[in-house]
Amino acid sequence: MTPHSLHGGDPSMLRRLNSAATLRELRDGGEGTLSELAARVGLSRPTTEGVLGELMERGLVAEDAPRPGAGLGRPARRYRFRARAGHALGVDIDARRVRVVVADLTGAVVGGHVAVLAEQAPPRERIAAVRAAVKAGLRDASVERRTLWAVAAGTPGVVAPDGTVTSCTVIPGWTGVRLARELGRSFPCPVLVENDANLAALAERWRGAARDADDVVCVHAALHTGMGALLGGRLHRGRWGAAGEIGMLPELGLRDTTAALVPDADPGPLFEQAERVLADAARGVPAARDAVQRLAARMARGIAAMALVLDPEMVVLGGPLIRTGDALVAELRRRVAPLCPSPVRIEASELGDESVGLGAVRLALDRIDENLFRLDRPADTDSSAADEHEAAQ
Amino acid sequence: MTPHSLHGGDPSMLRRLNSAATLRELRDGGEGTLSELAARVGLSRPTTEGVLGELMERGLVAEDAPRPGAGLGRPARRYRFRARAGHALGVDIDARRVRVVVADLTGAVVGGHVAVLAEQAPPRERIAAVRAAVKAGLRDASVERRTLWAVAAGTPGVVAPDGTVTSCTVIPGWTGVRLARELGRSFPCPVLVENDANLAALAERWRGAARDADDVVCVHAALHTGMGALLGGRLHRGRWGAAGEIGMLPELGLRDTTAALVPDADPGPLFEQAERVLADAARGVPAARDAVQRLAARMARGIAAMALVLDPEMVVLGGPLIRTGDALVAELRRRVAPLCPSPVRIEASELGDESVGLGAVRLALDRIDENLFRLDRPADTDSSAADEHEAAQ
DNA sequence: GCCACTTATGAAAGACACTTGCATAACTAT
DNA sequence: ATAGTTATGCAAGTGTCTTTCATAAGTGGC
Repeated sequence: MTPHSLHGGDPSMLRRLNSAATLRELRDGGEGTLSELAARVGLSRPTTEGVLGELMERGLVAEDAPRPGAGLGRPARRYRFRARAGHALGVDIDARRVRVVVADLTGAVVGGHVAVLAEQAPPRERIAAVRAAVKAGLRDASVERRTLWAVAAGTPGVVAPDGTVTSCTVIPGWTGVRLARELGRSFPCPVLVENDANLAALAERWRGAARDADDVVCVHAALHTGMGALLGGRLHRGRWGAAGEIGMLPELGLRDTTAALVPDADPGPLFEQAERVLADAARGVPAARDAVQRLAARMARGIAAMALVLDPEMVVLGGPLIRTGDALVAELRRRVAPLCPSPVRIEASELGDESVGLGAVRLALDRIDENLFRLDRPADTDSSAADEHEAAQ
Repeated sequence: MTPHSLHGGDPSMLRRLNSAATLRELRDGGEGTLSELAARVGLSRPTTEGVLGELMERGLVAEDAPRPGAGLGRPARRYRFRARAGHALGVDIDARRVRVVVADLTGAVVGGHVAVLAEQAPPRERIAAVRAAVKAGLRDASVERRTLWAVAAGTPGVVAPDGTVTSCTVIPGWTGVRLARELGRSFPCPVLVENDANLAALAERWRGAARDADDVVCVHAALHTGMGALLGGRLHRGRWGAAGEIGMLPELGLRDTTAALVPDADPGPLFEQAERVLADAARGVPAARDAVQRLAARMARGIAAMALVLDPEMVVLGGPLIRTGDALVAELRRRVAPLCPSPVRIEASELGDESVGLGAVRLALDRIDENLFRLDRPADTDSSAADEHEAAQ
């Protein structure tokens, strides 16, 4: 890694820079006429014209039909970002389902698929299910595989930088699976793997309860409670990808949250029992309400510890155990506040069980942006050459 | 704040870019001849020549005498970064002393001063002491005030983004002091204020035990234990500048660390008594060793909580209570490891009580770099115009 | 002390990108 | 149909970078 990436540049670097600026403006600021775009980007009209010509050749920009009658004078040609030039694919893998989300380059969801599978399914079967779900998702979205520019997958557990699941307690046999490498074979583009709580955090900041917050902690309450942190708007992974594994410290009450809700569980599937307790609590069943109270008391300390360490703008509660308006959220709010000197907003997820899949899409889009707006060499919009396997970042 | 700072650029932006790259290479990679520099930066020789001419006009680069006899052929002109073109000043304010560190633009310390003052000194007196110490430090370094390009000050307590001390328990009357504004009047350049533990973290990564680590937590053990975190190489402050105030949560054992060491304290100054206990423990006095053990047991949980939340590359222990090789460090290492699933390096500070002052210098230098290498407008090397008051970031 | 060799310098020519300015094209309104 | 308005296309001019070549200033051998 070079200590300073700013090497000298030819005149052609100027073009790359202006090209990137124009493309970004067109994507984020919406379509427009040549003169409008020139003004918005801060370039002259002839330059903008040249840049747009290049971008059209690369297939990233398309020309719309002019609109006669839109005003005085000669109608202007209109240009727009070709959102369907490429696609991002997000996968959410957990113990019981596989969810695939397909989005275009602006992040608009264009299709997807959900597949259910047995909690006890071995890794080989689970990965096969992912491949099948991807196929179904692509068909649903009418997207060809070769237009995929990046893929990201979320999984419970600790994910190493190379995309290996270092440890995972909730999916049998999942520890040690080289997920990025396994999935990489199926795609002609980079494949990223990331912890599910981290992806949920990305999603909540993108389109959920934490829109535009810079420092966000997302608590993903499920069988095992994980945490994802966005600090300064960027995902914090930690040295070993293990950031947020605060569930390990017993004092902080985030371990085995589901089990805590159902202390005297039947041998059957734990999760359904936990959901039943939450439903009972909502209906006012005293025993169930007590159980929720106990859980809130335990979790509050863990959340407070995180809030004290990070001083985030807000904490988003997500995962299967949280439902909007649930008593658990109110209870946590009440118990965490007195433990923290600075005010922390605590909100329930707005995305429900789509958060991880959406977060995966966001991560894939970030990877695409990295390539699309890089300045050191002309970005390739041709994914066929790539055969990368990598974890996030 | 603009959503995307990349606006279009003239040809002149290319020059600014290459100018910045050359300056950076000259500073970080050391002096060299014209051709060497051209090769290092990746530019042609004539371009490099032009850029160096500009940089010399701005006073940032100087020409050395050629060295005859250094090799075959015509001796090349040599260029070097003018480290003394400007200076950074760091201030470390705590309950009992004021420390001033003066450094040149490469970060080399060129002078400083330490002043002692009463713990009970009121804010007005303390700020006067800072001004006097600055004066003495500048004289010691033979640096004129107008060559200061940035100043940073560290203080215990929570510091708001505008440089106000929001809360501070260890310096009487310090809460509410608008430190950045007060100090700003004395300097013709930006004045930043930052929490002392945060600055210690910066220093340890710069020149201390955490060199080149990207994710570092620095525990500053003093009357009140604070924490500074560098995540992804950047300071993490939190929404209210309160990140790391984990001492608030009693379970985590980082509150009133000094008091814990001296449970049955005399009414006199607490700090000396704590230091005596540590010295006794080093000499093997049983009661003192027990006290250290108790303290270690308490702190270990707080440190483990931070390690679990952040998964840092390493934890650096600093502050007056830590001395290199002290039993406290070994004891903490032994107790934290079993609580953390991923291995965490725990090291004692290499900088001792200079860490905060050095960190302040680093912060000031970062502020200088921001201005020196900005691309949207030609950087001003003339500080006389500025009258900024600001907090860090 | 002179000559060949080596390396740096300085100036000129060419390429690339951006800007300004003007004549022309296309559409609306009267 | 004509005037007014806005967009377009082309040309001229400027700034920056690169390549190339003749020249300057040293070293080492004879």
